Amino acid sequence: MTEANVKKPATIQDVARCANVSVATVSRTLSAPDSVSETRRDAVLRAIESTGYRVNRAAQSLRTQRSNTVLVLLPSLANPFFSHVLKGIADGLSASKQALLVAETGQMFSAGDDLLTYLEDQRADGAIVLDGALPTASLQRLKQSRLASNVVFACEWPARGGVPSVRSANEHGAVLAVRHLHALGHRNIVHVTGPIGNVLTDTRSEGYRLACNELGLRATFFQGDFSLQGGVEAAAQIVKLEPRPTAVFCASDVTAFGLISGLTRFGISVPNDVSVVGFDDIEYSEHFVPPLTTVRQDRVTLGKAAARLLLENSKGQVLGLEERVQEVPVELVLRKSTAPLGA
Amino acid sequence: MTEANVKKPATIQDVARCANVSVATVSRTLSAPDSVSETRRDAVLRAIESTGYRVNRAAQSLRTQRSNTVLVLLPSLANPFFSHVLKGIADGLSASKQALLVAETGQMFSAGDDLLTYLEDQRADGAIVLDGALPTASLQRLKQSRLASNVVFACEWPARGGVPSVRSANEHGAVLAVRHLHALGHRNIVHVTGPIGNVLTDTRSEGYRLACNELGLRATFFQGDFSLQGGVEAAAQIVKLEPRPTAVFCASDVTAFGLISGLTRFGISVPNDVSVVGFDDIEYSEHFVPPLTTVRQDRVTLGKAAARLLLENSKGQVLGLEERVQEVPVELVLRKSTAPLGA
DNA sequence: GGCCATTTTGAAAACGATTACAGTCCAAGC
DNA sequence: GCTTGGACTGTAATCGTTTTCAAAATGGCC
Repeated sequence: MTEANVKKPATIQDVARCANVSVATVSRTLSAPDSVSETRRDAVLRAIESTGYRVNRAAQSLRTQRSNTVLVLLPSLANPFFSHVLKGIADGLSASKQALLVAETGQMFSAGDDLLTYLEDQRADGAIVLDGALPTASLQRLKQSRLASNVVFACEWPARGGVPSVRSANEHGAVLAVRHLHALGHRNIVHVTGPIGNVLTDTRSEGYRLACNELGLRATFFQGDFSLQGGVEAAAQIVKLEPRPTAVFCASDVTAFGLISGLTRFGISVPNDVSVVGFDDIEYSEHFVPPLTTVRQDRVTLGKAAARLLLENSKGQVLGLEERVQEVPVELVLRKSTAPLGA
Repeated sequence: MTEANVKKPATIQDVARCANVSVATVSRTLSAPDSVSETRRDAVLRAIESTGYRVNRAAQSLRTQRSNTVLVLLPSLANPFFSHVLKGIADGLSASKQALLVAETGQMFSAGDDLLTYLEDQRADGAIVLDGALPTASLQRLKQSRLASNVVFACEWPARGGVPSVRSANEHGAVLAVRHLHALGHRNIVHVTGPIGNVLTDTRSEGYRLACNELGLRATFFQGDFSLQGGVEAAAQIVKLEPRPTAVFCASDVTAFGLISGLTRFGISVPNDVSVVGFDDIEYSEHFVPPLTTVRQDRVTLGKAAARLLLENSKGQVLGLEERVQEVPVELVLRKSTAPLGA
């Protein structure tokens, strides 16, 4: 309030002096209070209070070789989908006092950094990666690094696999979607996929294919790219089909929006003429017109699970190269974009 | 690839040894290459390459007393509004090689931490706060801390002021909204506010009041809270008014959605019977039915500006207590929720 | 070749914590 | 009274950098 403000921050030395003990005692008071006699402990705590001491994290990290920080690497901070996962990660981490460092993959690479940079320079001791599309070189380096076990993928994952990851039950979600449409009486169900080579595209397509087999339906694919435009274009293709499909399963909600908007422009009504199911359940889906029936990914839970997996990995040291993959359940949310055939 | 993976990371000592120079030379090669002869520089660079050396950030921070890290404190990571600001901050920071540490205000306080904790323990050397509603005690401590100049508020700011901040031109935005409605012929324009005691509520209300004065209109307020529900309730009040207002300016887009939905339920059509203007321009507004006319805040730019202000503040040291406030322009986005009176 | 000014260099002292190790103290046991 | 053991303490080394300061190398010039 008077002088202390301009003076430099108190160090553990200052506290020791003030409490008439050694620095070791101060340190122990903080990290293992029970190993210190009550008398001194009180003195130390008082001294800490009066000096306004805060442990210097840089010094602490240097000495202990741990930063108590987790890096989250995501494709885009502006994408609400990832924000929710981030939120889950923050929740999952909060109990263990880990700080959260975030970086966008794009910026990181254009800065000449690498996934491992943050781990190698000890800024973080673990990382959660929400981007399956890392450069192969980067991935190679990761896999053969001793730090590999401190990295967990979430949502997406590298196509070649071999790394711990947490993901939604994409395949099962697709199955749920198709079964739902089938139960409504639909027999001509097509699928608008995501972009080629994407793991989410592949798993969801696979689920669609499986469900079609199971139900004795023909599987028909239209390539999309998770974008609105992709849906619009798919609509243009689909209206030309003869006979026209009565239901469409889209690999993302956004694509479903595009599709519906496209169909509407052709005078086709959803769900009266065609039923549509999406994937993700973003905020927007509930309020779309019509409200979208979709497969919900619980992004917060997914983030939490990723955080937990990371923490476990770094505790149970010798978990080894073994691939640890966790699936988070998805749920079909019924709204107004699907209806019984011919209703 | 073989052994190096299991060995502990290379230190500057290792590099020095490998290049047959002193550690000082290695350090200089990295921080001031020109001060080192070409011969040694090459040797050092080769050594760095071959050892896979990465500077240890903890040691560096300890020595230099800088962490090159900025803390962003926000009310909720899950809120897309803030994600966009965060994105802007990341952009604004990327050029200066600062890492980004994020924390939610709620979690932080429940962990017993404080805004200043991260700065005092040197985890970050600056902070951007997206939450105007910090506990007063916290704010007090901030203001009289020598670290005060390393903190910048963005979007919101403490009601008592006295701190650097970057914000949208809230007042002006409200004026734009009212003028637009007036230009369409509306003379009975009411305002659904945000929650009491919020700085955004106050500035937007003030803008509304000013514009009404300027145009010779009567100012009428309904209290909302930025939420959907608030809009719905306001609708119930407004339909009872006699004569019924022909236009409503809402302090947030979400409130506008609630209001429109409420009005519709009473058989009142937007924009045919009543024109509505929102504030924020969130993603959703463009796709609402009807697409919402609203005051757009450019969140990414706002974030960038905050980052820039913070960086400037920490450079131009003796900027002092002077309050630095920056306004980011807003823009009226015309869509379909407003129409000429009686059209 | 000798001298001086200018680069370049290296040795060593921080930075602020944690922790191995070796004491000190005191009560209990003989 | 002397040992022994256990509970606390303190000393000092260490983590990996940066940076000061002084020494060494270089080069220009006579």
